[in-house]
Parts: sequence; structure tokens; C-alpha cells
Amino acid sequence: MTTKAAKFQDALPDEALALGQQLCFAVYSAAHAFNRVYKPLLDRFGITYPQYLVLLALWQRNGMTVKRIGEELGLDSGTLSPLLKRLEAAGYVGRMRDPADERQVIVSLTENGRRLKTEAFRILAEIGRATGCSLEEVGELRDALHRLTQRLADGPVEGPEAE
Amino acid sequence: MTTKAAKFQDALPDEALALGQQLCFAVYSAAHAFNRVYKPLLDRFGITYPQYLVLLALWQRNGMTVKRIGEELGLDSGTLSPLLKRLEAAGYVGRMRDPADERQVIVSLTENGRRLKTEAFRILAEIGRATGCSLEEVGELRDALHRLTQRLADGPVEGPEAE
DNA sequence: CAAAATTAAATTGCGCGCAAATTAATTTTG
DNA sequence: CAAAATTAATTTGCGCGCAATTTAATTTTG
Repeated sequence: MTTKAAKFQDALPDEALALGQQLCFAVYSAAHAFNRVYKPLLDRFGITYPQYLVLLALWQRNGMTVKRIGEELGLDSGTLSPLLKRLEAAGYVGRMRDPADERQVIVSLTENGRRLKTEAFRILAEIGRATGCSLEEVGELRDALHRLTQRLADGPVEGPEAE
Repeated sequence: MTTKAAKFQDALPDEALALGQQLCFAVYSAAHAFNRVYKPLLDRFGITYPQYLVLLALWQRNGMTVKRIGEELGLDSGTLSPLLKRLEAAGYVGRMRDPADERQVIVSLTENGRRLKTEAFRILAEIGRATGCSLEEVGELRDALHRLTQRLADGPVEGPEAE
């Protein structure tokens, strides 16, 4: 009776709710799987995966503010402030108030932080092998995910601009 | 000089380390994006996204042990034990020791937990709209992610069985 | 059958991730 | 230019997620 009632209400079968059917769960699982692969590679340097992401950002553009880093990673200062303190304690970055605007904190790579970049290329290769994907596969999947993320972040049908 | 040295070492250009190039970051961002879309939908029922995943699992197969739920979701008891207590406190599940094996705890939906399933179909539809993906797109992306997760979990080249 | 090994949950400790509140600096405005 | 509004970062509190330890029950083995 419950089954038929549900079907009547929204015409969706029971299996539509199965974990294996959910895109969100596929993303969730993949994120955890990445984390588990990265962990032993990063443990060696005493950093976590989110901290590694910050370093990736700084290797591209050194000397960003906390806010700017947050925009790059999609994180707020409530997450970044303590994380950056730990990165500083680990000796990979330095933090200093911007003299021109004392509200801002500028995060810069230390010598050790710059040096770690060399290792990052090795980590990159390691991860590449672990995914078992061709560069084309990686590129397609990555771009599909970026499009998905964009749509999820845009909110409900952000498009009737042309209406 | 640093640039040339790095290139000499491993023939990978600087941009290979860019955040936007990383599949892992695309997955990471998508996971957070999903979380942010789910949050307001689940807040209404006083549950979190991981708790919702547990309910999805229980709606498919009620009365699983903690261990079994962990296998379904890829989580350990260290994560699940407190989470399940909160789900119990929220009134959606009950927990009881298996009389046949007192080590195990069997988690079952309460009346409220079963009732929530009806709402899940609505949430599903909401999420579907938020992704802006066709069912085909969702299916392809989901399956590609499952394959990726599988390879990441399998570890370094789990295949020379035929060697 | 009793000791040893294994298994399932729970617990502890730490690092995200986010909302909400706080603090301090800067910009806007009246 | 002083009060009000805004902005950047920090802090607090809570819920994962995981490693490591602990507790209790069951299974294996000598």
C-alpha cells in the first residue's frame, strides 16, 4: 500500500532513492576516495588535503589575502583562519597584516613552502596513476563537474534574464 | 630559473598544478556545492546530509547493523556511532543490540523515519532541478564517478592477477 | 573448555566546514 | 569630520570523517 501510495503521489519508483542512483552520493564517495589516496602522500609533509589545496593556490599566485584564498577554494575565513595558522605552524606559509589595509592578512609561501612545490609534481603524478584515467577522461570529467558545481551554486534556474 | 629547473626535473609545466586543472578539486568543489544545496532542504527536518544518506540506505533496507550501514556509505563506526545517536535523538531511527549477537547494534526506522521517505521524493526532485542535468547526463557522470572511486579505492594498479 | 584471537561499537582527539557572533579597520554618509 | 555602515579576519559551537584506543561479546584454538 505504501509503495502504491508513493507512486501515486509523485510517480517515482522506490529505486529512485537508492544510494547507488544518487549523483550526490557518487560525488561524495569520490571526494572521500581522493582524500584517502592523498592522505599517505601528504602525511609525509605533515599537511592535510585542504592545506595542500591552499598551497596549490599559493604556488600559482603567492601573497594572497585570506579572502582571496577563500574565493579560490570556496571556503570562508572561519575555515581558513585556523587552517592557515596550522600551515604557518608547519612552516610552509607566513601571515602578515597588509600595512595598506590592516583588516587584511596576506599569506605568503616560506622558503619551505616554495620548496614543497617540487614534491607536488610527484604527488600529481601519483594521483594521476591512482585515478587510472587518461588525460582526456580526466579533462572531460573535471569539466563536467565544474559545470555541475556552477549550476548547483547558481541556484534555482538563474537564467530567465532573456525572458 | 626555478621554472626551468622544475621543467627539467619532470617535464610538467607550472599550470599542471593549477587548482582548476585538478580533478580532485573539481570533485571537492562539487561535493561542497551539493552540501550547500541540500542544507536548506534538510534543515527543515532537522537532519544533516550524512544523516540523510543513512536514511536513504535504511529506506532501501531497514534494520541494518552499524557495520552494514558503514559498508553502504563507506564510513566507519567512529563516524557512524555519534551520527546514529543524533538520528535517534531526532526521532527518525531506533537502535537496539542484536539479541543473537550482542556486539551488533541494529538500526531501524521509526514511524517518523518511514514517513520522511515521502518527503525524500520531493527533495530528490528539487536536487534534480538544481543540477540542471538530464537523466542521461546524471547517469553518465554518476557512473564515471563510481568507476573513478573504484579505481582510487583499489589502490596502485590492482590488476597483475593475470601475470 | 579455557586462553587467545577476532569482531562490533563506542570513545577520544584532531582537522575540516559552516553558521553566527565578535573585533578591529576602513569607507560611506549626513 | 564624526557617526553609521561596511568589510576582513578571528572566534565559538557543532557535526562530520578518520585514526587510534577501549570495551564487550563471540569465535577460534590449544
